[in-house]
Amino acid sequence: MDQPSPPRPAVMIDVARLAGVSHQTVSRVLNGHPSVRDETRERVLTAVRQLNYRPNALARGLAGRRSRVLGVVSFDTILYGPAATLLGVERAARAAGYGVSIVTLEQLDHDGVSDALSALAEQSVAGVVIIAPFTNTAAALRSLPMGIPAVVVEAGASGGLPAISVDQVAGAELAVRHLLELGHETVWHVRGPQNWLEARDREGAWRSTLEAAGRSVPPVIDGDWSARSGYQAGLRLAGDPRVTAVFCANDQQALGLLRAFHERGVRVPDSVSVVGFDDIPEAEFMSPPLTTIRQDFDEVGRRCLAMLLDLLDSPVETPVYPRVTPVLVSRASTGIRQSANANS
Amino acid sequence: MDQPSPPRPAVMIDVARLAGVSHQTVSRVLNGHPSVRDETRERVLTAVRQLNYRPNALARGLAGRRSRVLGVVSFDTILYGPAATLLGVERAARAAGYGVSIVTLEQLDHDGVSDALSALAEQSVAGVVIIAPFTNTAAALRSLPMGIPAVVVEAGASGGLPAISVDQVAGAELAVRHLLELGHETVWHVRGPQNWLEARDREGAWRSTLEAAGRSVPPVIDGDWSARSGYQAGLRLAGDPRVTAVFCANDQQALGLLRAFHERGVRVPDSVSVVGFDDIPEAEFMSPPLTTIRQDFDEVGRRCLAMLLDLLDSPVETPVYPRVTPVLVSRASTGIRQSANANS
DNA sequence: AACCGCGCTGTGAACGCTAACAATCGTCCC
DNA sequence: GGGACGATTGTTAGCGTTCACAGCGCGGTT
Repeated sequence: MDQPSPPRPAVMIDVARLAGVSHQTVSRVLNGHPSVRDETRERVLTAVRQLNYRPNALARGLAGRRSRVLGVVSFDTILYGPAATLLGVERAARAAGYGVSIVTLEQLDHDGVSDALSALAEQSVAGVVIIAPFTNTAAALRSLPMGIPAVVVEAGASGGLPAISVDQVAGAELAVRHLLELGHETVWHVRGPQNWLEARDREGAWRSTLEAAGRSVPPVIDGDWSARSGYQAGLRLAGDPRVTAVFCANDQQALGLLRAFHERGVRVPDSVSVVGFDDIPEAEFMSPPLTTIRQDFDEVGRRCLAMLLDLLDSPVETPVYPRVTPVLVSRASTGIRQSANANS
Repeated sequence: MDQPSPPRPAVMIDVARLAGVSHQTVSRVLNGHPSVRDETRERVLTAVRQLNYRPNALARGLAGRRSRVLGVVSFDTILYGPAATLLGVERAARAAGYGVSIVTLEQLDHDGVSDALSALAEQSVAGVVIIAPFTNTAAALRSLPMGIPAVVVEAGASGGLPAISVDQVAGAELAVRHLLELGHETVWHVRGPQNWLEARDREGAWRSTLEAAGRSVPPVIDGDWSARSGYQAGLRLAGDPRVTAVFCANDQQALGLLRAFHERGVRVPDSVSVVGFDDIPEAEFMSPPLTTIRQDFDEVGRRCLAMLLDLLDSPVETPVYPRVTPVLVSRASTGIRQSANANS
C-alpha cells in the first residue's frame, strides 16, 4: 500500500543510501573514477538502475567547472548549408556526450553575435560553435566579455580564431575550371550576399581563376542565396549571347537561373552551361540536373567538434585543422560548348 | 598597477558588496520583486552594469525550480518543414526569454524519442517541444520517466497530448479540390513516408476528398519526402494516359516528379497538373512554378510556444489551440484539363 | 506607551553535485 | 613489528542562486 515511486526524481543521495555507500562514491562511479572496488561499483550501478537515476546536469555544471553543454550560434537555419552544418555539429556533440544549446541570429551583425554569445555564456556552456559566416564575426568574438572557447565554421579569414572551413576557393576553382575545360571562353558569376564570407571567397576565386587562365572577367551579378535572386539574374543574362557559362554561388540561385532560362527559351546546357554550389539534395532533380560543388557538411560538423574539444582540453594553443575539400559533381546542366561558336 | 578586472566573472555577492546591500536584495531586483526601494534598486542596477554582471543560469535553475531553457526534439532538420518549425520555435522562445536546447533524432522510433527526452530532462529543461511527427511519439512521451510539460508539433492524432498542428486534412482537400475544379477526372497521389503523421493525414484526406466527390481512387504511389522518390514515382506515372493530375505529399517529391515528366516528355500542366505541399522557397522557381499548399511554420512555432508557456503556468489543464490553416498557392504547374479528353 | 502591521532588508538554509582533504584498512618493506 | 604507502571510502566545504523566515524601523491603533 505504500507508494514506492515518489513523484520527485531520485537524486544522488538516494542512490547512495540504497547502495549503502556515501554520495561521493556514487559520484566517483558515475564519473569513472578508477579507485572504486568492482563490487562497490556494481552495487552502485544496480541502485542507479533501480531508481532510474539520472544525474542533474545543472548541479553538475555548478559544482564542477565545466558543463556538458555546447552552444551553437547559427543564422538562417532554413538554408541548406547552415542547417546541414548545424545537424553535423549536433550529431557530433551528442556522440561526444554533450548537449547543444542553440541561438539563431535574426541579423548578421556585430551586436547579434555578441548578444548570442552572452546569452550562451549565461547558460555556462563549455564552448561555442559559430555557424555565422558573417564577415565580422571575429571582431564580435573578440569583444566577448569572457573567454569561452569558440570555433568558427566556414569563415575564410577568421582573424586568428580557430576555424573549420570548406575550401571555398578550391570549390570555385573546380567550378570555373570545369566550365573552361568544356570549351567556354569565359564564365559569368552570380554571387552571394556580400556579408557572407563564403560568397566573397567564391567570387574571389572565380575572378582569379579566370584571370589565371587569361580570360576576360565579365561583370559579376548580385544575388542573395535565394532562388528569386537567381531568377532575376537569369532574366538579365538570358538575352546576352556572350553568356555561355554561368557559375552560381549556390544551388538555389542556380535553380532560379534555370527557371529564368527555361522561361526565355535559353536551353541548358545546349546554349548555356550552369554550375551551382552545395549539392543540395534537390540538385540532382532539377531540370536539367545541376552540376555543382558538393560540400561535406557532416565532416565540417565533426571536425568542428573535434577542434572544440581539443580547445577545451588545452585552451592555450590553437589547433589547426585542414580545410574540408569540396568535390565537383558533374550532371546534365553543363556540356561541351556548342557549335554556336562556329558563327563567330 | 592593480588589476581591476579579475578573470573570474562577477557573481551576485560581488554586486551586493559593491551596492552595499545583501545578495538577496540583488536577487530581488533582478527578479523584479516589488518590495525594493527605488533608490536601492538603482544602486543595485548600477553595480550590475559596472561589473557587467550576468546571473548564472545554472545556479538559478538549481536553486529555483524552473530553468529558463526549453528543450526541442526534432528530426531531420534539413527538411524544410522541421527546419522552419524549429526556427519558429526558437525565435518565439528567445522572445519569451528562454534558451533552447535541441536534440536531433537519428531515427524516428520510440527509443529515440525516449532517449532524447531523458537527455533533455537531465538538463532540467522547463518544457519540451517535440517536432517529431512520428506516429508513435505519444506512447514514447507517456513512458517518460518524469512529467515535463510537453507540446507536440504537427501530430494529427496526438493521443491526448497538447499539440499544435497544421490542418493537413484541409490542406490536402484544398489540393485535390483545386485539381478537380480544373476539370480533372481524378487525382493521383504520391504519398510521404508512412511513419509520418502528416503523410498519413494527407493521404487520408486525398482519398476521402476523392470519395466524397464520387471519383475513383487511383492506387497510391509510395514516396519518402525525397526528390528521388518523387522522380521514381514520376517515371512510373509518365507512361500512363489516365494520369492527368498528381498531388505530391511535399514539394521535393513534386520537384522529382516534374523532373521525370520533363525527361519523358510529359508536359506540365498541359498533359498533367501537379500540386505539391509546403511551399518551400524554391517552389516558385521550379519548372514550371509549382502550385502548392503553404503552411505557416512560423505561426506554428509561435503557437507552440504560447501553448507550452500556458502549460508551464497551469500544468493541470491542457490548453486547446486551433489548428493552423494552410492555403493554396496557385502557380503554373496546374491548369485546366486539356482537350485530350475530347478523344475519349 | 505598548502594540500591530507594513515596507523594506538581511540571514540561513537549501538545490544536487564535485573537489579537496581526511580517515580507514590492509599490505609491504626493512 | 612498526611505519609508510596505496587502495578505497567518507566528510566537509563550496559552486551561485532562490526560498523561507526572520528583523528593523516607522506610522497608526488601542
